[in-house]
Amino acid sequence: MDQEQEDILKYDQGTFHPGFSVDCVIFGFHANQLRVLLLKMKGADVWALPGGFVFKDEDVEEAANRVLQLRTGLDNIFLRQFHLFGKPDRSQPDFNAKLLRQRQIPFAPNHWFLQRFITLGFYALVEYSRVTPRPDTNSEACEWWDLQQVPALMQDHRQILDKALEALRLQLAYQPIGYNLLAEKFTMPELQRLYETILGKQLDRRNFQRKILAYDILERLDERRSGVAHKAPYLYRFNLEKYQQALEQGLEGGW
Amino acid sequence: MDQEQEDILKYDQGTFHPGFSVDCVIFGFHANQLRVLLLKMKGADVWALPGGFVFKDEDVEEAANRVLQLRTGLDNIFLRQFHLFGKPDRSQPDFNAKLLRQRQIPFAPNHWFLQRFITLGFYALVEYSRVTPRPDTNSEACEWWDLQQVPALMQDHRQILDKALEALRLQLAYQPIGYNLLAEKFTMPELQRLYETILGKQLDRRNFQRKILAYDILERLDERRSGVAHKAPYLYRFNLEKYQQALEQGLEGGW
DNA sequence: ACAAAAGTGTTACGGCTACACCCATGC
DNA sequence: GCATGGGTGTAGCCGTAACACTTTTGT
Repeated sequence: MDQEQEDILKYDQGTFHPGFSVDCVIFGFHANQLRVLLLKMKGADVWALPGGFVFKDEDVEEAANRVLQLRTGLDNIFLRQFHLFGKPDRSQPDFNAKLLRQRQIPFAPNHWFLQRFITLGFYALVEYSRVTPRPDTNSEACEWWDLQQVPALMQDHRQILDKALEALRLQLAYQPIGYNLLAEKFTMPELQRLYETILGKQLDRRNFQRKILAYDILERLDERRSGVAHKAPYLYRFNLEKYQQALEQGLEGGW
Repeated sequence: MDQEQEDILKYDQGTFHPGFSVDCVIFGFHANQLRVLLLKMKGADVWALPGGFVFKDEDVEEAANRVLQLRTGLDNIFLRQFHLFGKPDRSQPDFNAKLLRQRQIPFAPNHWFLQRFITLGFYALVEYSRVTPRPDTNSEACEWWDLQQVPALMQDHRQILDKALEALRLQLAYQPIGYNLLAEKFTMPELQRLYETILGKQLDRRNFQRKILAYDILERLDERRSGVAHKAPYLYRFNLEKYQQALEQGLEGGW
């Protein structure tokens, strides 16, 4: 999709599935911190989750994928829907009208962009270093934000973000996470920091290692991370086959 | 909402949030079997999940609640959204047109009921004995079906049902279940059958009892179930306060 | 009396927790 | 050499699985 087509506000009524949007919480991991990719809205002093609309004949999941691809430059991303936000008052037609005026797009009072929207939230896990953040036509910046320092967000986007984090934590309890967030090779401490950041609590170094190794989804390489201070840690990588298997089967049951 | 208003197909364009529906998988438990409430479509030889549309200014969750209330007569039901089904080819405009003709409702080719629909799936847990199944205006029957004997379903409703069951199993792993499905007083074997049915596997009687009691959400009464063959089992009931607490906190973590 | 179901208890195993100890590296 | 972080090991605890025994009820 080229630049011309990307300017969503110029589309006609009838281009998109009406009253429906997708919003993506894109998680990355950098400097031992979980980060999210946010857009700075033009004119307004608020940030927003990358989102978009679904073409009339497009699969909803595919639309989310498209948004991801446009903002990060990446394809084939781990992406999962987690909640539909459907309160009638979550839309702010006045705010959207302001956007249209700012962009100097003529519009009628019944313009599709001013209707009520319900939105499906997705969360995505990406490898931070491979991402090239790219703003869309309604935003003047696209940047990573530390999860602890997220600025004021548009509409109910803060709620969406919180719910995404909750969903991510839940996933952690019964599925492996990491393949999508880390580089191909990583150390055990790096993986542990990732888990700790998502969970928001400290874990015992030795118990973590034992538990994660017991899942039998990791392969230790004969390499070590050199150049760092202190003892050089081993490098690991995921055994993709076993990783996929664990994703499907779930790690533990409870029952 | 009275009968007049319930005939959804007679509503105008603009009454509902466009291109969007909710479908409910209503689970009940009877005769040691998990059952689902299904509607027999008028004319066609297929069954369907109870569903409906969302009024222009209605909360999506509220709409699902309304559907539940209309089909079961119950209020205040355990209800949870689990997945949005958004493939473009899941709608069948021809089938819907047939429905309109059958109901002898005049319609234009661009009638709202013939557009593409995406649907949000909910699952509900209800107390079987309190339900009074009531068909809607598009269906000639509303009945419970044994999960093992579900007939052919409309469109992608079979998929929706399967996904609901999956979500229910997942919930079982980290939250208590039962308060919404059983009568106020119940025996340990009854609760066990419920768990076994949802999980689709047998559990050890004694270990089950210990584990569920360890959750500390049950109260044993001084009564026993009389009249049944063999030794009379104790009656239990949920401690609602602790039950709610367990719902919120989750039973176990994994991490 | 007997079969079937329910109440209660015991033992062994495995995973988790909370530690201690040694090794490597940069300052 | 010392502080810091990484690799490996171990004892105790607890939940779970797999079992045996007793009690109650209907036939």
